[in-house]
Amino acid sequence: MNKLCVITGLTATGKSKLAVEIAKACDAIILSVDSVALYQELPIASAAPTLSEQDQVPHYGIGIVSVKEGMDVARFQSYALEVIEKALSEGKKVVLVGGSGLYLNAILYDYEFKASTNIEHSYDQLDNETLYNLMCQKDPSLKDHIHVNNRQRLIRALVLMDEVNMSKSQHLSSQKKILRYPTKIIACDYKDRDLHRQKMNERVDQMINQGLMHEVEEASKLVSFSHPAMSAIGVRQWADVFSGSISIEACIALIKTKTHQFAKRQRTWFKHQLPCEWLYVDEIETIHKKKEACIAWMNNSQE
RNA sequence: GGAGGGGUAGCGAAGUGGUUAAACGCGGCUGACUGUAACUCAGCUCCCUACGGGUUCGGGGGUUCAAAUCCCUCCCCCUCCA
Repeated sequence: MNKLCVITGLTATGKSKLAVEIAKACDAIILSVDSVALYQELPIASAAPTLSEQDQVPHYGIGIVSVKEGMDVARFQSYALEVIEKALSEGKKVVLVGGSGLYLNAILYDYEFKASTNIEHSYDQLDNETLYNLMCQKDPSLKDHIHVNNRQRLIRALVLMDEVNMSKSQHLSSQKKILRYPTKIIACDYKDRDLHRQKMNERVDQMINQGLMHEVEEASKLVSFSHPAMSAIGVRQWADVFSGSISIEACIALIKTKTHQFAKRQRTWFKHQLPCEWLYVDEIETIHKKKEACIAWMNNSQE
């Protein structure tokens, strides 16, 4: 039975803990799908599972690369699929945990990333207007899809089309967008948003106490703050502290705000991008019910 | 007690007689998202029975066809001198 169970949802909703409980109950391994926890140097910033949690169940996807190396969806996708295939072939079950939306989609669905040709391009030289027109010219259907101001996506779309030598819509149409495995997806959120906000704030304070500043300082010795891996929340914000332009207090407040905003983006993603069953973790009774239902589903070899 | 400066939407901050329901930034809300994704980007944000209407710029009063903008008065805050 190639069934997968996914525990996803907003940040600071207790995903890891829930995943460990479920995994233990059905002899599964855990695959973390977290675009920051995968960095060796950022366990605090990413609120990676504790060692004791990792002792209870075999974990994958955590601390698998250095910030120096960097990571991207395509690479993580192939890593993840390998882990899943191996586990399933050994008769293990797999519980995926994490809140990185795009990474999850790439694993769950048949997203296909062509080998990057790393071709040279001079798009960096062009202004947004020009990039946008160029993109529309190559693929008119992208007109309302990528906004002129979204320079990052504009360039990526253009580079992609150069690489695969076809329009982006042609490239996407080859994918069926169906789940690779039978999957139960649970998304965690709080019904009471104020309470959730409070939880997020508490967790940031906790990270500070655990030595977040030192962790980031060490990481920044390896790569600059402009490096992709350093754009994580709780990391990038320290750049201004180290350069002396903002206080530590201001930085902490900023990290909290960024965390709230991230949670909002996650909610939007899971609401529209994945077929999730929502679990409101402040409704205690339902947590148990959902957990049991999930375990039962995983352990049922029928279906 | 004396001399100045100031009170503008959730916050910061423009505006100093009409084109102002009030720039801009932040926050908040909603949304997009296929190789940076904890990224990047978009829309909305005084109230309502909302292609129209109602109330705003510390309080009250006044001048004016017309005021956040001018005058009077009261309240509060800050700086300096006593």
